[in-house]
Amino acid sequence: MNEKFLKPYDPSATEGRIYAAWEKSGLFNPDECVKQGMTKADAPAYSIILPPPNVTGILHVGHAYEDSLQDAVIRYERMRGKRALWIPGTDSAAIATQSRVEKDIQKEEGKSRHDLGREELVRRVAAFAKESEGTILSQVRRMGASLDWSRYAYTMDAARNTAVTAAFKRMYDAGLIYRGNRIVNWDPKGQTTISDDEIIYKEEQAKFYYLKYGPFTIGTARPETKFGDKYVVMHPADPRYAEWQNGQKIELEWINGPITATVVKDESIDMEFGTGAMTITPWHSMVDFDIAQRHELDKEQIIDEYGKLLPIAGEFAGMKLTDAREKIVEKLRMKGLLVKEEPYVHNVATAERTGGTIEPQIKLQWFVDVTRPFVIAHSEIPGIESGSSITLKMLMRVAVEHGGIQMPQEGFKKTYFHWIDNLRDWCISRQIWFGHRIPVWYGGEQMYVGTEAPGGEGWVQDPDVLDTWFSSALWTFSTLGWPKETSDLATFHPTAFISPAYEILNLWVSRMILMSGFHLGQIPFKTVLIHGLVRDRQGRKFSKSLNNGIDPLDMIDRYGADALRMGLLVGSAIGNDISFDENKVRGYKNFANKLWNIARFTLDNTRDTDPAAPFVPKDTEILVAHNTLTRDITNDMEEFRVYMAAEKLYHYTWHELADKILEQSKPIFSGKDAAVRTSRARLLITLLDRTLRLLHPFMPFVTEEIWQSMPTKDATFLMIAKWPEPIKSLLQ
RNA sequence: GCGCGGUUAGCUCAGCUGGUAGAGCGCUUCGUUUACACCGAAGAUGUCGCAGGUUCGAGUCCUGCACCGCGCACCA
Repeated sequence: MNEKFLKPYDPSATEGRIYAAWEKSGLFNPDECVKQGMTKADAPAYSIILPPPNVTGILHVGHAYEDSLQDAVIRYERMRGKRALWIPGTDSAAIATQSRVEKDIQKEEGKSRHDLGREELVRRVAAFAKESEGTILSQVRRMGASLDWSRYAYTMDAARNTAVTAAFKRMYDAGLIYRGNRIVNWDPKGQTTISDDEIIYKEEQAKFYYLKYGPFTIGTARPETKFGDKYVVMHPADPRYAEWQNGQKIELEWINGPITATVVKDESIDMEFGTGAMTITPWHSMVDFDIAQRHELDKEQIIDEYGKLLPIAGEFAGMKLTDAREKIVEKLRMKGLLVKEEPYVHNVATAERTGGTIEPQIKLQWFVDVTRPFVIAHSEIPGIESGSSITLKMLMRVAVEHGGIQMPQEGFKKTYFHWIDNLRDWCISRQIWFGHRIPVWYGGEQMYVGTEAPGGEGWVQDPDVLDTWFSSALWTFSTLGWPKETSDLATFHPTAFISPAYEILNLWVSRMILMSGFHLGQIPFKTVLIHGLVRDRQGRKFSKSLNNGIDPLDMIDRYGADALRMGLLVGSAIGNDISFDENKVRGYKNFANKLWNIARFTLDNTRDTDPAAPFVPKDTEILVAHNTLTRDITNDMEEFRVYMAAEKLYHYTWHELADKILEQSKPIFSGKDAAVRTSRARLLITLLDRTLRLLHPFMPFVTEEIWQSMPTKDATFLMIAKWPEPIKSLLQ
């Protein structure tokens, strides 16, 4: 027996060495498995993508959970003999990365991005990204993730840029990307547009003001935006305002003097709220913008891009909004226009990344049109015929509705549909510099959309870059070589499943469905398994402010990656929040050592085992029970009940194999009956062999390390050994 | 306001298609015997949120309610 078994299992002395050996073997790559004869060339393909972590980020416990789950499944499928591919990658996370670097430069050099200029800033951001790329990748490796590194992709690399520009051009040509003046979420702090999903609403105590507006009393929470309000809107069925006609003009005294206002009747007004009458500020409010569009009203800008008042505000021009409010209210009071004020709680929209307060603005932006019909030339999506006319919105709905994409959790399916149904056009342009630049060039009155700059003089490229989710949305196929028609693409798309946190369902998952549907006529993945947030044992989110952060690497250092993986998987039913408890991880470290000692005992007592020794009835019974376990585990894995499989294996290994079978073996081995002894020796080695295989997807390191000492070893690595089939001769 | 999820042992959670309640940690007592003290044996602890209903039988299905969490909408 190898002397290493005389000491307790030491993950830190083992894991790095094992991972390096796996990586060196090239067997994470299914093509290599085929080449080495471990996998049949015509075996079914099974692929998943690693949700690309932020290139400048570090591994957090949510990643650790997803990595554990996906690695367990891909290792299982690989052992089942499939051509199993797990594609690694990282995300440039444009806004987050650029603002991080900008902040550093500001702090260290006192310079803004404008001092550096576009080219220099982009160079520095890219350099920073490249530099920190290795950190996250080494952390993913430490989890034991069996990713095919030869297919590594980065959302900003050349191949992905080709995919992004091709996607943009195709959608533009199909009329699904357009440029227009629309109201967008403007972040004055970040100086960019953001999407609805990047907004965080914060509750705020404020005041609600009732103002005299000619013959009306209007309610507002934002008197500082009211300078240009020249339309007063009410519900057409409101009896209080029955005497007023749509389009009627009235003269009234307003903040900075007399104005002419127009009465507008619109059904979107809530008669119950405030006085049932309001004035509108179309340039700075989504709802008001919609009303203005419907009635073709004038729109006027009040607030500039830095959150300051424009000259229309008269004496208040140039003031910041936050400073202006009280002063304006004071003036209204002086003029007798303030009827009353009351306390009020409302939600303020803030930018997720910068924390800046969102001020909606009308801007010339690029959009993906989700409601415009197009003809889908080729479709493999259930419920969508090739050649039929459809909108992107319908496509996203049908792909899930007709079961093309399985979302086993009904609750999330409803949330998804609800979101789809309320979807607006997707604003894809961002006013930052780091990202995929919009592939559009302007030359005087002309506009050119293409994958490369047009020939000739005088063309200027659009300064904006694309929303980072635009490139992420292509991920399932851009990583496989699209737009080229590669064999990878034909073999490995659609992918098998994705397991995102529910917060990313709309942001990413739905957009992958959109892009894959439009560009390939395929679904991006067959199943969506949504998981919850990882919480601490008090049920709190992990966050910096609570200082309850768990560093997965710290857990690995102390307990080993196998223990961390088990701690995250066991008890985490799909879809529920995941509770993280360090005690659990410690328990599974002990389990790894238990397995280690099972191996020690078994190897020590089975040195001269006759591999053909007949089994006595008692041992046959034990093998039958193990068959049942194997079937259970296999079924659980097929149904994505990874947490069940892991727990059952734990229970069997410790409380059956170790506590009962090994204990009962002690008197047998010291007994006189040779037939019983040889049967038992063969039994133990058989059980250990099969149990190691079953446990490998969950605890790859310790099982692999033991495997290397197994007399039954029939593959260079347990990683590519065969998943056990029930022993047929034992089945009744 | 609409919707989703949760409520099971002291703590954190499992319990798939309904059949006499489970795991880990913690707790109590005992134990160094061919592996493991990162261990073993034995044990205690639950009207499965509340109230009804369906059923021979419900933690599991249905209805209502309560509390907790989350999402969406409103936010003039």
